[in-house]
Amino acid sequence: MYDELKYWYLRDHKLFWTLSMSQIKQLCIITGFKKANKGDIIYFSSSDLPRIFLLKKGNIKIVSIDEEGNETIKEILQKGDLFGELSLEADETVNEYAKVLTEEVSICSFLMSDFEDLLVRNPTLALSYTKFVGLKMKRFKNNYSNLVSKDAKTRLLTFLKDWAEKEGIQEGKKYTINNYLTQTDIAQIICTSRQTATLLLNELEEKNLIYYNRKEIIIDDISKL
Amino acid sequence: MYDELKYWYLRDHKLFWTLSMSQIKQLCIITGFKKANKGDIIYFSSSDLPRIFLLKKGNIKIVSIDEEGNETIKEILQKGDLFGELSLEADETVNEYAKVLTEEVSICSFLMSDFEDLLVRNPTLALSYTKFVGLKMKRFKNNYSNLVSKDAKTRLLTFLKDWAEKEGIQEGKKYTINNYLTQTDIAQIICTSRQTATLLLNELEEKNLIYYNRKEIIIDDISKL
DNA sequence: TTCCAATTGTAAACTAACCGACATTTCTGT
DNA sequence: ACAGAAATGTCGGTTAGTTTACAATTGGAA
Repeated sequence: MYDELKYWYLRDHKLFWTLSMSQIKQLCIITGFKKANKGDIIYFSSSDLPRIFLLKKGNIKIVSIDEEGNETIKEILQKGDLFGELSLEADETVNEYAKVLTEEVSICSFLMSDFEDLLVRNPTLALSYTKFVGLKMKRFKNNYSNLVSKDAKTRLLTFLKDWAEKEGIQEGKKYTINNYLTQTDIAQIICTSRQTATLLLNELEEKNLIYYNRKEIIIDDISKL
Repeated sequence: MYDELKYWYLRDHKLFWTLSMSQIKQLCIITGFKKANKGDIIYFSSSDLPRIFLLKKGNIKIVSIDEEGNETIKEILQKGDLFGELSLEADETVNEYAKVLTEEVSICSFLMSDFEDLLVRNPTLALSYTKFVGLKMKRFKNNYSNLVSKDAKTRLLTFLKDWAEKEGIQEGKKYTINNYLTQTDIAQIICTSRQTATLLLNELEEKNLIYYNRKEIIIDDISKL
């Protein structure tokens, strides 16, 4: 791949705006790049050398498995999101991987150690990155609170609203979401069983609050959710 | 307070080991310091100027309240822990406060903006701090997974083991924990009702796995938990 | 020492959500 | 076009945990 292309892949991420071209090139020299298709699995916690990944196109889910084989969806990522060992500490104990949800995704990556060098040389970037990690933590805290104090129905509504606002195409109060998730995925995200998720989605559809199919979800009036 | 004392308050925290004396003094100039007693509440999300706090002595719990008045215990902190707007972004939406659990606590604090300046000038510190925030995030992720896939009993056992290893006095396989939590606190930490927590604790006591009272918790053999 | 408030103990009714089981629909690859 | 797989729909039985309600105990302040 041409260096110029690599450069732009990082350059258009907010986090890297403060960097000069030469600094980005420094990171780019060792940048990896790959394309993957729906269903592909990308392991990163146990990869040879720890890396930071940047999702350039498409959507993936981050899944973790514990000792007993329980799968939890940790995050759904969109274009522009970073993933991998974001805490900058290689950790063998976490068993996480990414699974591709959309037809075509492109991902670039760089070595954690190189990224660390860059951070040490660019305090402003380091600060931005810290804020970025902090924001991610806040989202987790928020999820946690929801899980503790809200029932499955509320969690589904919250999820749908967030999803619509993040990725949906808006026309007034109407939102159209490109639905790349199965009901099993949605169930795992809101931490309930597949059956309960199906039930709740159908309930919302009966009340004409949403229109659901495998390709898209339409929310007629988001304020009524 | 004498500058020298202020200096040592920060100096003995791991995070600040890389700093020179003059750098710490720079932060110390604007350092606040306070003592508080059991039951006191320390607000920080809505404080005039955003601050980072350092718990020097004692234990506190970080509690958040949502719109409906649901209380969630986010964290229990011990000596040496940082709290406040750790993500370095003032956020009006979160409604968190700290409540003092032990008899006497001492807390020092510094302005977020000053800390930010220090981070920009000390890339190595910035990197350490990022890793620190990352570690905190990992703990939250882990809590979240436990809540999703483990039942109340398992969560209680996990909590007790963690607590013992973190703060208990060890004698072989036996651990003695100074118990500054009520059963209501423990219930909120493991996300269950007070009644369920009581039931489970008594069950553990009946099986002679733990000895529980208001002052201390003794675990005879941690490997049997 | 006494009283009050906080904490702990206990039990029964209730419920949200899980789980297993199976039918139906839709998609995908050959 | 067809077969098999994946996803969705639906239904009770089961259960972990909540909720309500009240009693008993403990600790601290006056």
